[in-house]
Amino acid sequence: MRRAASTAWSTTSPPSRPRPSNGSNHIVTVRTRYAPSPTGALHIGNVRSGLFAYLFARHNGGEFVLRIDDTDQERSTQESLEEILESLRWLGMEWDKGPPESRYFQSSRFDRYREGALQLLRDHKAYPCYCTAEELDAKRKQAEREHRKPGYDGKCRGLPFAADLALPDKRAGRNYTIRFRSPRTGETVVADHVKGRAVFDNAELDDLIIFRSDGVPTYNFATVLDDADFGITHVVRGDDHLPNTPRQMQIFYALGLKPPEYAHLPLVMGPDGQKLSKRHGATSVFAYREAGYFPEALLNYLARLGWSHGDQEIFSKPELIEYFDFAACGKSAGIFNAEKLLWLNFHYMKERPLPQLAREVRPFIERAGYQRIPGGEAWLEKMIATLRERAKTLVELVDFARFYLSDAITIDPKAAAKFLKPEIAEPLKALAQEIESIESIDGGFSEAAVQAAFERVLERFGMKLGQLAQPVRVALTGGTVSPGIYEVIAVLGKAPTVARLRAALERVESAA
RNA sequence: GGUCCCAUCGUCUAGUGGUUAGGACACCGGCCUCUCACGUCGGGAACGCGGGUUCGACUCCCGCUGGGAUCACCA
Repeated sequence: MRRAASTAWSTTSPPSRPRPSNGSNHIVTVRTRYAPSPTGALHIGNVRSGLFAYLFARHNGGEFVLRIDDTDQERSTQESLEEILESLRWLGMEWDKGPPESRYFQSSRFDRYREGALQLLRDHKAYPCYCTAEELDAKRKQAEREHRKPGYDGKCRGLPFAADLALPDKRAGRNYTIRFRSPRTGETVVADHVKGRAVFDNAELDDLIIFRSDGVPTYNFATVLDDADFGITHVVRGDDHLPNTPRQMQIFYALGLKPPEYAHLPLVMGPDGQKLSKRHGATSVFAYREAGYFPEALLNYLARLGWSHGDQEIFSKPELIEYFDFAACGKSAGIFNAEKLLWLNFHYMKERPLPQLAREVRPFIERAGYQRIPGGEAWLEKMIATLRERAKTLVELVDFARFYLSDAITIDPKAAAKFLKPEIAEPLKALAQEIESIESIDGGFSEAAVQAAFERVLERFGMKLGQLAQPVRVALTGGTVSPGIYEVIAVLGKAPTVARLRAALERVESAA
């Protein structure tokens, strides 16, 4: 049994001990991590794996660490890092350990990776490889042509090397890579929390590069050292990493360390059944935030994609934490369903306390180009109340609010042709008068008062509500679709209502 | 192609040997109604195929088929 001697831990920088979170010194038995690389936006397929890691940690009262995998200096950017951090904060996936603390950036841990590589070299569990990238590439292509497996052929594996071999560093003229000497025989078993048992034949594992010729460690190596040093107990990630797992486990063994437990989650696919990516359209967390989605909806949707708790569809974050369990995770990939996310968003739209919704909608109003909001906080809430059941996103809500937010409404010609006909002139005129005579407080009045005004006009002209409501709707909103007409008028207020009614009247009369 | 993973309505899923196979999104229809929505009621819609095991398989086993992931000096 390849068990790590417990003393092996002492040769590494010891994992930070769990902070006494509430004064008690309970031992953290679960510590998960999410390790995005700052090479682009935070992708929703990717963040879902992070969410599951987060939920598992929280469910077990453990810790969630955020690590930034930025060994790829060329592709990593500050903007991406900030977007990732902001996205996680927005989603409410707060981390216990991580940025801004520098040790959670791989780029700050190069000394540690060097030390690890040197250890492996010393133990002859790694060796220098002098093959060039071009040479390797050619061999790979050749192998593919001949239908052989494209892995490294082990050319440099048997070469002797100095016990105190220096690590590669192109600038210092040491142009070679360090390869891990992977065992040739036996098998590596991944006892996965969601996939179950996956067995890999070690003969399939080739010797992977752990240090590049420029002296930068590669992902598979850095991640092992990090997971070990930070005391990660459960590696929760997408199942695209499953093929890497036996390699990483072998590195743990070679280092004299015990691998963590693993949970590989199925990936999120696009509608075409392929791994979700940029070409499927909006896939970043930011894109959804900007499109007017709520973090609760995204979180709920992502959690429910590949995980379930009976027939329940709506989950608050505390519920997610309480119920989360790997056993309830599905094993097969799920297709991202934008419609269902929309439905969830709609659900949270309806549930939201009005004051909160009002606060959240303001930036969207501003972004839509409106200079000012016609009323105060109470007015805004009233307006939102009439629209929230008709909009699925904040962007949509603002879009519907057009006729509330600006007096410059444009009347749809088709609607006008159908409803603003000469015979409606008199009723419209009467209604304008009725509305004008309603007692108002600060220009506002009640729906009931509006209804009474309508009823008087209806009776006088012997009309049905529908015959009057549609023309009025066109006059006030410019179209045939809107919230209830009494509501619209109550929100709009006296002056704008009368003004629009008169404007429509003019239009009718000039057309006649 | 090698290796690994996966397989219930179009989609997300419940199901853990005996169910009229349940729910949700979407879709269709009724009701409500000043329009549109909301709401509500109802409807169509699934166990990939073939072998076993068993008194009995959606459920267990094997094979096939199909889908996916991965095979970098990316992560």
